[in-house]
Parts: sequence; C-alpha cells; structure tokens
Amino acid sequence: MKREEKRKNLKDGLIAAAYRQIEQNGVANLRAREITTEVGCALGTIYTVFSDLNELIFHANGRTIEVLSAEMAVKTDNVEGAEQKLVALAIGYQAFARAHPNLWLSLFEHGMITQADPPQWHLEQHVAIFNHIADPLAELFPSLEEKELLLRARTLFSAVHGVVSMSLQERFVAVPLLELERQLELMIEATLVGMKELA
Amino acid sequence: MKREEKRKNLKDGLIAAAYRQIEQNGVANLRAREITTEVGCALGTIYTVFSDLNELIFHANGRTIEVLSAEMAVKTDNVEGAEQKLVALAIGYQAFARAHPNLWLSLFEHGMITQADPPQWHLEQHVAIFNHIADPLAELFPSLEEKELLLRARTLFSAVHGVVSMSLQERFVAVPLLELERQLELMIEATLVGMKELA
DNA sequence: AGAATTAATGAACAACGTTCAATATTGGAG
DNA sequence: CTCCAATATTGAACGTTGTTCATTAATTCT
Repeated sequence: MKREEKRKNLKDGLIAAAYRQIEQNGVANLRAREITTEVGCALGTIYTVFSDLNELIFHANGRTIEVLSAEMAVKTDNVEGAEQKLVALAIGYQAFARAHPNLWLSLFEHGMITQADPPQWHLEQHVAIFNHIADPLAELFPSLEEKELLLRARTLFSAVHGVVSMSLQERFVAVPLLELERQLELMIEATLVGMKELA
Repeated sequence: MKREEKRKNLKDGLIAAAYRQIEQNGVANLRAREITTEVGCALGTIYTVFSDLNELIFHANGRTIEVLSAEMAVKTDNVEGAEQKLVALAIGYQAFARAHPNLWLSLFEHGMITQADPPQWHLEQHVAIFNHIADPLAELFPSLEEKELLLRARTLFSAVHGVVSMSLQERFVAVPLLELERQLELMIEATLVGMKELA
C-alpha cells in the first residue's frame, strides 16, 4: 500500500516538474537532469516510472489539456447564444495559447516532431476538447447526426487552431492581436452562416 | 570568382542533402554527420557556410516552400470559378502534406519547436504562399481593399492548414481521406458563402 | 615561385538521454 | 524484533549529439 503510494507521488512530482519547466523554458529545452534536480531524486529514477522522457512529456501535456479544457468549459458560461459561445471559445483558445505559449506548443507539436505515437489515453484527451465545440454547434444545427456533428466540431476547432498557430509562428510579421481576434470572429461567423445557407 | 562559386556549390550541396534526408527521415532525425558524409566533406565544413544546423534547416525548408508554391500555382490552372479554385488549392495543399509529410512538418514546426527566429527572407517566403489564395479571393470580393484581402487570405490559408495539421497529428483516430476532403470543401464553401452574406 | 590569405579538416569537447551493476529500502516470515 | 528475499533507487558510465578550433591544405596575389 505504501509502495504504490510513493510511486504515485514520485510520478506526480516528475510530471509537475516537467510541466513547470516546459512552461518556463519550452519543451525543446527540457532536460532530464533539471527535472530530477527539482524533484530531488536521481537521474535514473525517471526510467523507473516512465519508459522514456517522451512518455513523461505526454503526461505533462495531458495536464495542459486538463487546464485548457477546464478553461474552455468556463468561457461559454456568461455568453448568450450558441454562435457567440463559439466565438468566445475561439477567443479563449487564442488567449490560452498566448498566455502559455510553451505549454501550448508542447501540446500540439511535440508528438509530431518526434514522430512518436501519442498513447491512446492522450489522443482521447484531445478528442475531449472537440466536445466543447460540439455542444453549441448542436444547438445551431439540431438536424445534424452525431457523427457529422463531431466531424464538424473537429473541423471548426482545427481551423481556429490553424489561425492561432500561424499567428504564433510568424511572430515578426505579427498580425496585431485585435486584427487576429477580428479574423477569428469573422471566420467563425462566416462559416456558421455559410453552413446554414448550404444546408 | 572561383572562390564564391565553390562556396555556392558547397552550400547548395549541403542544402540538397539536408532536404533529401529531412524528406526521408524527418527533421528530428537529421544528423550533421550524415549530411557531411553524403556531401563528402568534413564535419566542420557545415559551420564555414552556415552559422549552425538551424540555418541549414531553414534553407532546406525554403526549398520546400518553393516546391509547394510551384505546386499550388499549378493546381488552379484547369479549374473554373474562383470558389472552385480555392477548394482546389486546399485539396492540393492537403495532398502535398500527405505526399511529403516530413518536409511539410519540418516547414511548419521546426521554427516553433526550436523557438529560433526564422530569418526574414524565410518569413517572406511564407507570405508568398498567401498570395496564391489572395488572387481567387480578390475575384470573389472585389470591393475588399488590399490589406483586408491579404488578411483574409492568410486566415483562410491558416484554417486549411489547421485542418490538415490536426488530421496528420491524430494519425490513429484518423479521419478517412474522403471525409477530410469533404470537410475542407465544406469549410471553404461555407466560409465564402458566409463572407458574402455578412458583407 | 613563394608568401600571405583563406578554406577545409577532424580530433576533441561539453551536454544530452539512457542503461545497469551496485546500493539502499522495504515488507513479511520466523 | 530480526533477518532475508524482493524491490526500489542510485549515479557513474556509455554512446550520440552539435559545435569548436588548432592544424593542415588550398588558393590568390605580388
């Protein structure tokens, strides 16, 4: 009993340290030695709990998803109208990416660049985000069947993600924040109007 | 005269080797020693031409942009109607990403993950891509002023990029290719219809 | 042709993730 | 409580990595 409890504490400590250091320095500058120094354990300890650093990073990214997901859940609270909720979600998503660029980058680019398959549980976490979009979308398009709804929620989220991603990439031909938010709003409203029209 | 000619050949050779190896193994598995072996020069030679590996990678990515840009320029040739041209561009973009995933990944994620500022000339190459979108968009919205047009072209491209990016990331909850193309087409057409409606 | 300038070389270095024989800790049986 | 088998932790050592720089080779100019 004591056994697996310590093990869990160790695991959580490593994840917390990795999370903190990713946020501070970016995933590219994450160092195994710096993590264990912060936690106060030996270098090799990491490999008694995780198979390698990638797995630890996926867990830290999992924590980011939880934070992001919780934040998105709140964003729609004081907003009336499904359409405006979707706009609020997009603006909120963009705000999160700007507030925590290193966490956000790690979440969406680590798996790709290392070309390591993310674990199944982590993929499911990603899918959970789509559901935040699906709810307001269902209000607007009640006739859509579940499968198509989720597909469109995914597409809409991906589109927003792309706009935010591009704006962070080209920091120095930067589009001003207000312009960016206006474009997000425009894109979403246009897409929704267009979808209604084409239905 | 002979001096800078040799220097240019060397530079081109290194870029070509890096490009080839990124395409084959992905940018994450690019190795300085493997590049110089292929070119047939010493390890240190890289640093007589580039300041570091990142700069070499940016040049290889520059080549990818040229290829991608040329391909996009062709995609609209046998297509009638500005709307359908934009759809063709999106499908073409997705096809390129699928055909050359490692080149595409390197192009859009290397700069972010290493958090090294891309050189100015490389940022301008990126902007050049937006112009492929701007042309058909201008046909559809002739009243838009240049600045707003470029902004929307950028937004539209980013949205397509996001959808493609997400679909490559979640390889194993993969959306079938046909579904993906349908979503791209739907999103673009809805956005265009919506923009017209909102104007 | 020879000196002076420039380029190319590759052994050496520091830093990285990962391993594994050695050590310390633990939990239950006597 | 004591001791021992089982398990957990350790950190020095290893193989690779990108980068440097004294040394060597090549080129240009007088």
